[in-house]
Amino acid sequence: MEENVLLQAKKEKLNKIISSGINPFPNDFKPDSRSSEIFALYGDKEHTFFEEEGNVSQFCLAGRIMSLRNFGKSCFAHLKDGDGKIQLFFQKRTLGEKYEFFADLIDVGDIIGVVGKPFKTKTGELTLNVTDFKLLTKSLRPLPEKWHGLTDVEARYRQRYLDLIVNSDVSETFRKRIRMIKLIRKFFDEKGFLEVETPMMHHLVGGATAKPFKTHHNALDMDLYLRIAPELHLKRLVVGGFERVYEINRNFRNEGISTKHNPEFTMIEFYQAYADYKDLMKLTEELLSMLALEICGGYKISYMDMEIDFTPPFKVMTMASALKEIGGVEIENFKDMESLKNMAKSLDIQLKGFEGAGKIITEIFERTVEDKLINPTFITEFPVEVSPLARRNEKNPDITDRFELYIAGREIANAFSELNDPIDQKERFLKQMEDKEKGDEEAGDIDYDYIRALEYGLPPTAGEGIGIDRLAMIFTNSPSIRDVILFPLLKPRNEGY
RNA sequence: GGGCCAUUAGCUCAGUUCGGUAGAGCAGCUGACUCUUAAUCAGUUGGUCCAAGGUUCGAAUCCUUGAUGGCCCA
Repeated sequence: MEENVLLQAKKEKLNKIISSGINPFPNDFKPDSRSSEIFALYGDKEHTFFEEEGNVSQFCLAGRIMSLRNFGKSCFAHLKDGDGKIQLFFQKRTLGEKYEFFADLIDVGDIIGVVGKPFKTKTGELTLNVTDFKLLTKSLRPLPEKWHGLTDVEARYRQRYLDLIVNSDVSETFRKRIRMIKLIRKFFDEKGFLEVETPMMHHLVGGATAKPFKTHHNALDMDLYLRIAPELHLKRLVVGGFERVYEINRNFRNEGISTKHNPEFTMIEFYQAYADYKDLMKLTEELLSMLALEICGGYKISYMDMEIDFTPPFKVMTMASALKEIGGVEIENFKDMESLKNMAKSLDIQLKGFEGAGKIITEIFERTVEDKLINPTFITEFPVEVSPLARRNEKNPDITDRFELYIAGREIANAFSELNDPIDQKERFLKQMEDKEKGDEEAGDIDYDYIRALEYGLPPTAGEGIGIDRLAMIFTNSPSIRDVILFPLLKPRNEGY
């Protein structure tokens, strides 16, 4: 980028600072407090409190100057530090010669350390009366406009650091996301789950239906895939005796980008031995209602123009009843391929030819029901064909003991009682291979080692995956997944940044 | 993949209808000012109008292609 006047002006100041013998980038200032602590101690105190000798102590803060209001011989500023903002008051009377240095060479955007005692201004704002200060980092670029901030979404995503500096709601959103993940960890830790890490690079595609990213290991001269799900490794751990495990980490899917899809996204997957999918419904209700309470302050929350109620228990519907009652789709015989294909056609669903009844039914469900499920709703009885790793229902072998949880018209979680019959599992893998040969790019590979693990014996187990980003969107009222991912994927600009 | 929209100063935006010297606010710079908080007042600097090509005496503006982003659909 070309040097502009604004950068030049700041560099001139930088040079003046250096030539006066001051290091513009020192690292020997240690703040002893944060603005939020000063507010906690003095926020509710009256003016008179500050006038009494000995009532207030001296504090040492560091942060970025966000605004300056200069009156010649005194100056107000706002300092933004780790979790808040506080006004600073600089006076020539107090600072003497150093005041000139401040007025001449310190700008909005600079990072400084300050020492001073709090007081309240005429307007009642808690303010630090600065008795000494030190420049800690000279900023060379101007911050975005103080009133409108940075609103250009592209710039906000590309320069998230700037977005975080100037848009306090953005910072708040990510703090909520971080807290949410912490609460999820605590929830599972307290239930005796072990947090584990499994490979991100797989030599087989499995654990979900999605197109993978391909990469290559040079020394082994071997193609690898970024994982689309950790499922098969986590269940291997259950075979190994880790009866309760979870992993919170990234999955990678080589598909389109939208307000609901980022190529890399964060999931929690967890597995519990001696539990079935119904146990996981209870656990999911407990988890999500707790999160609503902790993050949003209540079970009923607003998301965009929707009201969502997380009060347990959540609604439960079978896929067939949801199709009938919500989608208004009457399917008489779920095995009648002809009428299913006609139904799909009338809904403008494009079939590629390899789909069986189960896939078509699921497509019809996604088209007619999904976006109408606003309050948390468990949909059960998914077809076997779209559930290659789920346990068959004992009464109806065409469906599985599985649910997906929908909130705000989106799939948030997917869970099932695990298929632990190695013979059935092998047959399902073989069916996947057939689909792959017929052109299903999302079909997985046969994982013979996983079948071998099942042959040693996977205890009866239930497992679930929950999309962390989508959950964060709902709990932070964010319209796009990019608003809850710090650095969403963007194409690079020609300039390289 | 398709449709619509956007891209102008560091930032937020006018200007495009109907082609005729590139505009404002904030930020910056110079000066004034010791309780302001979008501080105020006076003056002032700053432009690859996303890129390339075309039409034209003349293009930020019209046309074509491309880039990036947004929204919607698939």
